[in-house]
Amino acid sequence: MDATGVLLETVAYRDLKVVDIAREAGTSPATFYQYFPDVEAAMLAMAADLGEAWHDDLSKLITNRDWEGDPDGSAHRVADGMLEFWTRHKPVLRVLDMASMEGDLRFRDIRTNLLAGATEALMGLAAKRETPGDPRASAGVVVGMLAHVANHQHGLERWGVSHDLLVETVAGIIRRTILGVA
Amino acid sequence: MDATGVLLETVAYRDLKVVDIAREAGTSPATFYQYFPDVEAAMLAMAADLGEAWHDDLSKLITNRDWEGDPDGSAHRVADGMLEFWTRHKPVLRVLDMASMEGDLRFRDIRTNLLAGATEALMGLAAKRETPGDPRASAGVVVGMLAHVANHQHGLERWGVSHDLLVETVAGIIRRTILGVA
DNA sequence: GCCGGTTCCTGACGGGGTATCAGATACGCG
DNA sequence: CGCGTATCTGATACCCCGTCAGGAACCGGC
Repeated sequence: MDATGVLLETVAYRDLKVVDIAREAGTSPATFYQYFPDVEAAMLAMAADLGEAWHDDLSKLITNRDWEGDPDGSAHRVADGMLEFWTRHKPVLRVLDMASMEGDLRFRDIRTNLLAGATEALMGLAAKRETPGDPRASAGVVVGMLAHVANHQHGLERWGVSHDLLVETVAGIIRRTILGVA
Repeated sequence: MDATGVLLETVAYRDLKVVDIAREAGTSPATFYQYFPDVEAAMLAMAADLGEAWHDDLSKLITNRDWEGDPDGSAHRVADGMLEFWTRHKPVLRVLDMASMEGDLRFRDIRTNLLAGATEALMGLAAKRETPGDPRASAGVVVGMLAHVANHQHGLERWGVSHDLLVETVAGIIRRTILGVA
């Protein structure tokens, strides 16, 4: 799994072969097949591990904030923290997103569960604030936006939007959509 | 290319083989290689075609609106139209997104160009309205959000957010982020 | 120290996809 | 009809997949 993660930093998921993973790990392909039936299964295991480990921390990123006293700073922290989390685990999260897009239910369930903590925390926040619009839909779309921005961060920067500006813009959307503050 | 599009409806990009495309098209693999060096090249051609054809229509989706007289309805139309466009061309756009995420510059340039019409139209709108925040960043993030929501539409519906509610939520974010209207 | 059991690893191999090329087939035109 | 051109394909070498039988390392009991 470590070797898979390393390779995914530089190789497209489509081109990730069992032979390469085995070589990277210093073993033979046959050894790989003792642990996983195929590359997809290894990815599934990595994604599940990540989901397990980060479900809580991700929701704490939202609940451990002073939303009443400092809504602006809180939204900022959430945006920044989310982007940072995504950047740190980019390879796995990218595959998780791709497989979800393609309709794979196993990956989608893991993705839903991984984001559930954060999404529900935002949902509760929106409900308490009596923000106009459906809390569930708002929270879901905002979390999706965060994920998308994180995934395409490099592209947006290349297009002329700096990291800081991105965080600020996303924070503004969180503020207006979830908190109902201009 | 038609055969490739058909297969992508049901097969994951990772599992798309030249043999299958050839079979679907009623020819031999050797014939495929007379037109494209590999599957990726075929996808690139399909994406380029789509970009060429839809750049204008996508920006017209935004500019052909009465933003002054009916901002709410306009935002609604844009959200709905974008989702509809994405759904119609889902297979190609999904691959375009995935390759962009993985940092492939050729795909990213096509994606940027495809979305440029819509993004610039939104940018102009935000600038004219003197909405708080950077117009470029706001437009980029909003278009990204639209793309993401379209890609994960099925997942969000499965999670309990109906299509109509989704359109409404997205329209609200467009309104508040680009137009500066509560 | 030896031994049997258990766990882990790997060389070898059939099956199938990739990518190439020489040769076959179809087509347009004088 | 005959010739040049464009298009297609069977055959082929190569590589990756996935499996199995057999080998190496470890470990507790005697």
